[in-house]
Amino acid sequence: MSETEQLADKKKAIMESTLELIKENGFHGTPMSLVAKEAGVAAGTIYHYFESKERLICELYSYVNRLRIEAVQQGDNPDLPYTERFFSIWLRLFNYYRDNPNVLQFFEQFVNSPYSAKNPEKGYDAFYEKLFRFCRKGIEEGYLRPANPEILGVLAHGSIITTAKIHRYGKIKLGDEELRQIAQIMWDGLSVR
Amino acid sequence: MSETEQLADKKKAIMESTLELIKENGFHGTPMSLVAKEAGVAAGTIYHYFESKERLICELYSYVNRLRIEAVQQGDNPDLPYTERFFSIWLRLFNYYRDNPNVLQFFEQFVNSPYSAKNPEKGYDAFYEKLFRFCRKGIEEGYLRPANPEILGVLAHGSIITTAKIHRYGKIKLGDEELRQIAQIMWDGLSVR
DNA sequence: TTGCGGACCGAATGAACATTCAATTGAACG
DNA sequence: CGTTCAATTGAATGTTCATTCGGTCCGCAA
Repeated sequence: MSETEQLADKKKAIMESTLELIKENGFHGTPMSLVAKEAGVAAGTIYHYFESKERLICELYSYVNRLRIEAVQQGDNPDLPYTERFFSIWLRLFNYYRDNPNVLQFFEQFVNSPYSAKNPEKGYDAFYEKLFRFCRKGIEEGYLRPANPEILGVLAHGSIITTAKIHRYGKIKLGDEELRQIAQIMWDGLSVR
Repeated sequence: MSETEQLADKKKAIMESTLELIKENGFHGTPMSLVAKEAGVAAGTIYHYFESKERLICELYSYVNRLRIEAVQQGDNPDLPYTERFFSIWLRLFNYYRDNPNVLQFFEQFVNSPYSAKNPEKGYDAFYEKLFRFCRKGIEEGYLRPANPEILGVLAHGSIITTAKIHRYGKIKLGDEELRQIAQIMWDGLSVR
């Protein structure tokens, strides 16, 4: 293990710990001292990698967003029929949120926090760009309703988030049957008749 | 103005100020001292009405939730055809979130916070009960897909929240046309073909 | 008039926390 | 070895805040 890899490891450990702790305690309730302890570093070390708590959280957002994009692209085949691709992507994203509840929780907290407003990201981030492109393609090829592709994209993604939250809440059973049903509902709504 | 009404006024003022400040600054970033100043009372007065900040926020949740229910029921006519009722309720709820962005923001922050987990509400709250009942009725009468009404309800509500967030974000134009379109998408997905 | 009690005030308290920094380590290189 | 410098440490600092509490005010009943 090289020097630089070890450094990367520490930075990564800090971010992973933050992610984990925020899931459990929220933005408040996760002091830097706790992050440090969980990551196995000293409090001061965090400030070697991140200017401030705010920067840490914003960088964490970019980091996790990259992971999310990978999760979607992983196994996506642009040559598949559009309909199949829709269901496949829908399910893959859902699975990602289900299997990474701390990511889901972090995103939801972040976008509704003041950090988000301050985040100096330009325009839409890469995730939504890809999502919108996929919807635009669907419209052009006559699969999806002729509508603003950004609206269709956000709606579809919203249904995934909602479903993941249903799962997390745990009161409603979500088997393969139900998941397929939900994806079908969205497809039936978004596609041309 | 009677004595007791004045008292109620102060309590209400505290809750309204909290709602407003949380929209702007989040749960963190809204010290009790600021709440007090905005509400025009002394810091200590808050503790006359609320045991702690946590209780204040949880009571605020119940309070706002009641307002939300009223907003939906206001103008709902159970004798209307089901389809019309669906669109009417969808739009009314959307309008409520659009016109009360602080409520939207508060809900979103609350449900993703540790406060929510600690909140000693029994089962589902009244809002979701009513929502589910409406969906169950739709299924029984053959308008909605035969599926878990709770799933349908949460999905429909999710689409409203998503749409309200689109509006708040402000990057995508949402005219009457688009709103009707979105509600139609959800109706087409949720209803039997 | 007096006394009671609840509403209200706001300065004071103490704890929690983000951030700093002087000191230590250890790897790389001459 | 000696020097350098980045990485790392963790105790100390200063601030911010939730909460407390001794006291004031005022309506009301005795």
